[in-house]
Amino acid sequence: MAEVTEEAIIQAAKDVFVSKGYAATRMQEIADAANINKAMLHYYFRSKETLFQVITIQTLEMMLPKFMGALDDEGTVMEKIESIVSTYIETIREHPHVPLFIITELSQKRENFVKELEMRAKNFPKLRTFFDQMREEMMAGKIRTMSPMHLFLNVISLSVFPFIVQPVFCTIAGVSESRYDAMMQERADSVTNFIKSALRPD
Amino acid sequence: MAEVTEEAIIQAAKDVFVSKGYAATRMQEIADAANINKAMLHYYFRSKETLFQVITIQTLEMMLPKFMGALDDEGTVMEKIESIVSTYIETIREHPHVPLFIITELSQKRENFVKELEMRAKNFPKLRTFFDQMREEMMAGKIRTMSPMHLFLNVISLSVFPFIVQPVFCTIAGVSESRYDAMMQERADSVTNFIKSALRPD
DNA sequence: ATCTCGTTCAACCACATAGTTAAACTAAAA
DNA sequence: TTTTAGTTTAACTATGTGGTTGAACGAGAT
Repeated sequence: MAEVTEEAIIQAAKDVFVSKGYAATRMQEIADAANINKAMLHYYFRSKETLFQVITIQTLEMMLPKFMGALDDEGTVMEKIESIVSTYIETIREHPHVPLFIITELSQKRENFVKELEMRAKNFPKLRTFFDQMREEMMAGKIRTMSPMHLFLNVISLSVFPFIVQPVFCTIAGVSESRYDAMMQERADSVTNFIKSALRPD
Repeated sequence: MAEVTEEAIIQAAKDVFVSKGYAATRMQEIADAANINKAMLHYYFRSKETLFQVITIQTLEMMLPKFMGALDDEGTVMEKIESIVSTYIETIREHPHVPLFIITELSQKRENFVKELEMRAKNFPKLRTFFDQMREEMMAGKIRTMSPMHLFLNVISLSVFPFIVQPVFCTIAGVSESRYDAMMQERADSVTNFIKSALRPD
């Protein structure tokens, strides 16, 4: 029964922490979601902090390799961008709450969280290489010239932000969630084409 | 002394609520920031909820007109986009925590917050008009053809997301905050050019 | 059968936090 | 000067929440 219980706790904790953030999460709510007694949480994980840390690590271990791995692919700048866009959008569609979770906890500067993220991101060496490759292709006239940093930020913004802003967008623009979901299915293609078009040399 | 105190409370509450969110905010912290006794908060504003509501309303009243007003401007699609991009980026640079605040509180579905936002966004009629204008210019071959909804989402994503993701980006990519700020100064131009280029007909 | 040890639970504790109160203070009106 | 109404405070209460405890349970070993 032990591993089953532990797994139930972790799953429940992940759901609650990731969708509500550390501060708004109540241990009782996790216990309820896992169908166990609140004392069990403290038996398996000593405190809210340690449980949060476990969820933090698991979440980062699950997402970061996908996010950072997309840069490793061989190919032209545009091929790499295509790979980034589709990887990010696919991954986030499977775990739609994670980006906002990461951003929020990092903005709050939660000590543990910052540490765990820094440890796993050790200055992101592939990014430099990618920027160099961009500059090469720009010099060679294969793609339009622009700041590599802005270009990278554009790729990420176009891929990630729509998932974060969904509730705001649906509320303000009066779009139903299912309609929005449908849009997100076309999103990867739409973004790729948009960037391709933006990078055409004139 | 009364109005001064009230104003000090509101200012302090805005700082704390907007940067930490409802759940992570302590009344004591607001009191400290306003240099007053905690009981004063309850004298001027009956409860945490009502104080939060006041801050919510003031924040929305300050931001929404700018955000929605940018769509009213006369001109071509590309001129309107330029106006949206520069307005959004300027406004957010002045209040960098507000977008994440709005997104977080709305994702938490805080009853009051959702209500106040819905009330002020009553289906955003200018958006339809803007979409129609896009379709016209696309048919006329003035700009590349694409989904108006995706295009609008692109404009917003490129303008807003960089401010939200700053802490993550600086941590992962090892960029200093001042370097990032410098980037944000060029951001409006960079985004406008990027979109212009993407919308060139082929 | 009973002993043992990991697991589970209800009841409990300690403390943080939202909210209250009654008294003291202040300044302006009578 | 006294009164009055608004303002401010320290001390208090009530409740929520993270965390603890000791007893009970159950399955596998002796």
